[in-house]
Order: sequence, then C-alpha cells, then structure tokens
Amino acid sequence: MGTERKRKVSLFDVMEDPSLSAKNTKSNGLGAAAGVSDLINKWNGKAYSQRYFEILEKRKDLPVWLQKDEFLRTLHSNQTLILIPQFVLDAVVAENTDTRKKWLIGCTQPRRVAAMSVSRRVADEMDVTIGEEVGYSIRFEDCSSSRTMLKYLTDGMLLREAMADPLLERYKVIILDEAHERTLATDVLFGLLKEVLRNRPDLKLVVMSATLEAEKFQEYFSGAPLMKVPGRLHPVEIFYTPEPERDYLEAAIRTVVQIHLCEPPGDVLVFLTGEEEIEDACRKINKEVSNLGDQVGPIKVVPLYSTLPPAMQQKIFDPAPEPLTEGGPAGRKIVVSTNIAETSLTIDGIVYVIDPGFAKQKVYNPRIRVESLLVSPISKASAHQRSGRAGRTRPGKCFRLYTERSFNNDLQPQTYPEILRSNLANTVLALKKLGIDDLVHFDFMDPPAPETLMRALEVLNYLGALDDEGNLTRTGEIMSEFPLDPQMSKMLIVSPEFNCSNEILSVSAMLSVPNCFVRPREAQKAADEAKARFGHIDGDHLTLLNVYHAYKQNNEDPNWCFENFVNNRAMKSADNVRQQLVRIMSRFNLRMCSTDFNSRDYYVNIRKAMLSGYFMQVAHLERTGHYLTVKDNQVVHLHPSNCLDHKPEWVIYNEYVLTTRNFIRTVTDIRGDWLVDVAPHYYDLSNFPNCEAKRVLEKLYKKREKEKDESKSRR
DNA sequence: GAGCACTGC
Repeated sequence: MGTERKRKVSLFDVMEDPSLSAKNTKSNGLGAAAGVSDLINKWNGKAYSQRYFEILEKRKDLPVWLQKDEFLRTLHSNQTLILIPQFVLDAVVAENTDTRKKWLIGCTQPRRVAAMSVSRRVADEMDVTIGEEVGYSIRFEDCSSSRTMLKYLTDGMLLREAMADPLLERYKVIILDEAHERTLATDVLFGLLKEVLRNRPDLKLVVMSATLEAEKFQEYFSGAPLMKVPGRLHPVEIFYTPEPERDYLEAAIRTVVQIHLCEPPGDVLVFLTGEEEIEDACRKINKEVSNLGDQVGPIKVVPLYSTLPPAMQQKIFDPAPEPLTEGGPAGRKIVVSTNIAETSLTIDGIVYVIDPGFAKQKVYNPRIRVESLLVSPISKASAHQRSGRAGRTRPGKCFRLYTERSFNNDLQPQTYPEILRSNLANTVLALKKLGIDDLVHFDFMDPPAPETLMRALEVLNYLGALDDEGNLTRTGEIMSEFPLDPQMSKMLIVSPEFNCSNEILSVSAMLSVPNCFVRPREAQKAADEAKARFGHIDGDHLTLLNVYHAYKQNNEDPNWCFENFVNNRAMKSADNVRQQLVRIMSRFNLRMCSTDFNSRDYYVNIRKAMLSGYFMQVAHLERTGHYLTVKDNQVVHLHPSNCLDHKPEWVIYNEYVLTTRNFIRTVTDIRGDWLVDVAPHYYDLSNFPNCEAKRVLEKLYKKREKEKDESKSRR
C-alpha cells in the first residue's frame, strides 16, 4: 500500500444510503474490528499464523495505523468515509451483517505488478491465502474466486469488466488507487463511475491520490470529503543550477562526477529519456570516473529501462561496490534510468537524484492521426516525484539541472493526463460499448479536444464499427471485445473471409508485443544477417509471420531464439496474446482457417485482409521518389529497419514514428486496385485531396469500370 | 540507414 507522501481522497456518492444510517447505532461493531485480539482469523476462521503477528507489529508502525480508529469513527459519523482496503473490509463487514449476501471490494492499480504485489501483501497482512479472501485479476491471470472479498485489478481490467457488467453490480466498493497518475483507463473510469453512482446509491467509491490535485478530484465528485495521510519520506534538499544548462546530458554526467567526488556515500539516480541516451551516459560516466584514478571510490553504473531483460534490471538492487582497499573511499552505485524509476520501480538506498527535467512523452496530433514520442519538459508534479526518490531511506539531495526560475515559471503544474495526449479511437469504441452514446456531453474530468473525438468517430465509422448515426454496429461490438486497436480488430474479424485468420492472428500477436529482433551492439552485423533470413520481400508484416512460424517449427526453443537473434520473451508473449485472441475469435464463431501454403493466393489473401483493417494507413510512392501518406499527404520515409527489396508503389504501414525524420515502420507492399476493392468508401475520389495518388486511383477506377462493362457484355 | 518513455485490455 502506498503510504508515502500521499493525500487520499475518499469520495462517495452524494446520495444518502438509508441502510447506513440504520446501522449507526452499531458503532461497537466498528470499534471491535480495529481491536481484534483473538487468535482466530475472522476472515477465514483459521488460527492466525506466526507470520501474521510479525507483520502486524510492523503495520502498527505505519502512520496510517494511528488513524484507523479515527477513520472508522469518521465513517461512523459521516456515513461515507473509509480508507485503506483492509479498513474498508472491516467497515463493510460491520455494515453488512447478513453474511449470505455477496459483496466485493475492487481496488484498481495502473500496473499489473502492483496489482499482484499489493494483493499478496494484503493477503499476508490478513493472514489469508492469496486468491481466496483476497485476490487479484490482471490480463492473462485471474487469481480470485467466489470467496474473494477484496480484489486488486488493473484499471484496464475493471474497464473490461464494466463492458460486460455496466453497473459493476458485483462491487460494493470501488477504490481507484494512484488516481493522480491519470492513466487513460482511470480517466474513463472516473466518468463512467460518476454515472454508475447515480444509478447505484449502494455503491461506494474511494479515490486515492498522491498529489495536490486532490481538490480537483473533490470538485469533480461534487465535494466528496478529503482525508490526508502523512507521508513517511525523509527530507530532500533541492538544488537548482544558477544558469540554464545547454546540454543536459553533459551536465548530468558532470553532476554525477561531482557527487562522487564531493558528497558522502550514498547511491545516485539519474533520470534520462531513453535507451540509447542511457547506454551512452553509462559509458561516459565509467570513462570519466576511471580517469580520476584510484583517489575516488569504485562505482557501479547500472542502466535501467523497460526493454532491458529482467536479469539486467535486477542489477539495480545490487549493493554499491566495496572500497578498493580497506578504509579506502566508499563505492557508489549509479542508476541511470528512464521514467520507469519515477513510478513503476522503487530503488531503496538512493540518496542523490539528478533530474535534468526531461522525459519522452506521448503526444497526439489529431490532424494527421499520429501518436509520437517527443522529448519534452516534465511537470512540477513529476519533478517532485523524482526528488522524492532521494528520500526513501534517509535525508537526500536532488540536483535539478534547470534554474529555480524555470521550475517556477516554465514547468506546468501537472503532466497532461494521457487522455489529452492519445488517439482515442479505441477509447471511444469502449465508451460506445459501455453505453455512452453522447460523447460530447460525457463528463470527462479533462475533456479531450473535440477534434480528437471527431477523428476517433470518423475512424470507427470508416471501419464499420459505428453507423452514420454514431451507433455501435454488430461489427463494432465484436471489435470492442478485442484487446487491440480498432484497425487490428477489424482485420482479424474479416480475416476468415480471406481464408487466412490463422495467419492474421499470428501477425496481430507479433504486432502486439515488443520488437522481436535483438540487435546487440557487439554483434550488429550477425544480427542483421539473422534477421535477413526471415525477410519476406513483400514486407515486414510477412517477415513477422515468418519469424512466428519458425519459432513454432523450432518448438519454441529458447536456444533457437538466442542463435537467431530473436527475443524469446517477445515470442512467448506473442504466443500468449495469440491464445487470448483465439479464444475471443471462437467466442464469436469466427472461423480459424488458412489458404493452402502452396497456393499463389496464400500471401495475397493475407495482404488483402491486412488492408481491410489498415486502409487508412497507406502511403503512395510519388514520382519524386518519396512517399506521401494517402489523404493526409504527409511526406514519409520507409524506416530503415524494413526488409523490402524494392520500393513498392503502395504500402500499408503499422506505425508512423517521428524521430530524425518522418518514418513509417513495419510496411508491406499492397496493390492499388485492392484499395478500390477493399475500401471503396474510404477511397471515394469525390472526397479526396488533389494529388498524384488520386490520379492513379482515378485510372484504377476507370479500369475497373471497363472490366465490369466487358464482363457484362460477355454475359 | 535508425531505434524503444511508460502502461493497459
């Protein structure tokens, strides 16, 4: 349970619940819950274990423990205030004496690992078996049962449950934890729960947040009461640079060296923006410190980012190196990390934080429907979170590589919520499925730009998920069941018509996991050669299919993966995703089928099926030699990772990435006349910007007309 | 001829 510097907002429906006031006389029940001293566990009727008492002693030291009675009293007099899931359990038990009645408390987390680890911790605290009274539910793993009273789940998972059960009737209380992170799913849940509360006076909602935005949450939920829990962090001294730094990377490295030279022992955490920058910085830090000779203590520089193999990630928990000689200068661990260390991963023992003030952040441009990652300044809230990482074990220091003036004047107070930075096609589809028909008047805490919503509706309409009135179609309903982007769900749904659903399942799975091609710095050539062996001349999607087939043919052998520079983890995960997709296909009686591999149509069918989903992500090769995206007319380049041996006239692409240039990544050759067949509604030339592609398409349409006439006259 | 912030279903 996050007990660090947090302000917890507890919010309930403003409507009064008569069943609560009727129970007000039973305050003893509440008090008793806090002071249980029996040796029998009231949750499962078993004797408490030794471990229970050990954990209990530690829990009693937590700041929140002192407030438990206060909370329960407040609940008693306010009818509405509860905090911390275990307390909620006590409270709900006290209020629901009828044990035959089923009820469930759900607690959401933004990340799977958190849902798992927090539920394990709570099960330990209550001395019950995980998956019984306390459980969790995440994608690919449901560890809960009919006995479960307290269930941890990811916010995305609760949203999924809501799609099948719009009033969330299984739940008595819903707790949204880490609400300040404002994930897309949490924001959708905010709006949704606000509506559900109106229709379910018996449902209670608790929102937990760690920032000053608490007041905003209060206002959004009609003035719900606020409770604060003191933090347990040590003080962190903040230092700013007197002048702005021109090169934050250089400044960060210089600061590491300074700390190592001048500061007392203690580990260092440096925030940088991405893998390449981090690896580069690690090498430079090692070099600079080795130049200092043995007058300084030894260092251990550890990179940290999400795509790092777990064994490498574990190194952040290694202790700092021992002094080289007895009594010599102390060693120091230096962790160089992305934002992953800001929220997802906590490293104890960090005393010094270096914050250059940047992070890669997702931005969305609705005009060209492109999501991209841009290095941008962080928010004050984020800077605060980063500095807090220095004070977990003892008082620390944070070096901000920007001026105090810049902190005060330039940084926005909060990071823009994800919902304002994302393509919302998938979200809008989910909302439609949840029965939200009027998106314009849906009560978003931060309403997305109307253009973003319009774009999402437009895309869903072109895909046939929404009709012209904006109502969910049967296709849209099925699409919403897939944990994929709408384009991909569409291509899966139509794939049986092209007799290639087995292959489209594999391609979809491969596109849903991290890049499967490994390219170590020391073996780039060998890795490129290995990749080329999987290459399909018609495109990267088909190359991915080749890799998947080869992986299966080699019995999912990790050694085979290693020898072929294929990421075994990615492949395992693709297999897992594929199985999930197969289950969904079966549920809707979508046929699993393949074209005969020796048929000329084998790959043609696959490419046509892909086009049926991705007809809005097409680029045309202009006579000038560069590609223009169709309709949006953006100049793009084939990403150098592609494995085509030629420049096709038309390609579909999976991703548009803005880095040194505008790249389209994962591309496959398709034919212009398929566009006319597969997506005539999108390639309606009366509604098409004037360009070379339009003229080519005009010819194709004329040819089509002519062929039709000829076949008619022949008949 | 370049990269992969972080999540989630």
